[in-house]
Amino acid sequence: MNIGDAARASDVSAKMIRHYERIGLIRTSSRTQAGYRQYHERDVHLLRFIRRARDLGFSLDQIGQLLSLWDDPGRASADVKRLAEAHIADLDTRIAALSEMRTTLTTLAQACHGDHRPDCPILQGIADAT
Amino acid sequence: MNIGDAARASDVSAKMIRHYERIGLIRTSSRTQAGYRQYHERDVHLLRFIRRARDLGFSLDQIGQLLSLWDDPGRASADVKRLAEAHIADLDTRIAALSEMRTTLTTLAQACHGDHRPDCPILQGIADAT
DNA sequence: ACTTGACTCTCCCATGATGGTAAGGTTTAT
DNA sequence: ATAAACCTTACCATCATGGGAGAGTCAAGT
Repeated sequence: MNIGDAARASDVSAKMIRHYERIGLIRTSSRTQAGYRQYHERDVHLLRFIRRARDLGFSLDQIGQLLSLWDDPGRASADVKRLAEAHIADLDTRIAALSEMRTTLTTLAQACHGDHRPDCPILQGIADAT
Repeated sequence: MNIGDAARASDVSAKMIRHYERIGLIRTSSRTQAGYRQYHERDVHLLRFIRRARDLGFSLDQIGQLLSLWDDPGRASADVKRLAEAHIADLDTRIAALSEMRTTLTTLAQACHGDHRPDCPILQGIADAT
């Protein structure tokens, strides 16, 4: 399987597959004589894992750790759970930050009449925020 | 006022002030004979505006638009409101994406006993996600 | 006057994840 | 044989920010 097929099958772009290889997230694949990377079902499986972990917001660094655990038959599920919970906490932090922005901005926007007149509590609010 | 003072007063790093100047977000400041940038109260005011808009999650590009409106005495508040509401919609999208990740991951983590045993629904769930 | 420390200047590099493009080689199908 | 579709590497861009090097400047204390 060439990289394009692996990309289509895993929903990871060829560009990213090469990138993951270069940063050491995945092993270097075998090559044809012409230098084409060759992939197999298990590689696609791995790439799909990566893709889904990305969809869950894990960083490539965290995914690296997940992959070591995935590969390790003697892993403790507690280790995986710890990673996941740390990531949930991180998501919570980010959600809270965005929500706070949203709240503040919504309050400002509600106070703005939004017509042709120039006076606008949004700009005032940004300028004068405590 | 030198850049360091302006940075402290506005809570925008000197590094960023130079950057904002270079990308055209703020005007080039006057310089001393030695080439030191000189700032005044109104510059600090502007930088604080930028800082707060950043805190609300506006991109520098959006901030550029906000600044034009800020500077324009004949602006229509509707234009500002439109920008703000577009940004709120963007925040909503991002919050929803993160929340969905959080939900999925929490479900997986709850199913993981998190002990010394290797079997772990989190890794399974990532690998087998629909 | 001279040193010292704190400041400033520009320039280059790095982040994280991804995409684009260019210039060239390969494979496959017509 | 030729064209289409693919692959390769290498470089550049994004976005906002920080780090560091190497050199110049300024103010305060000796």
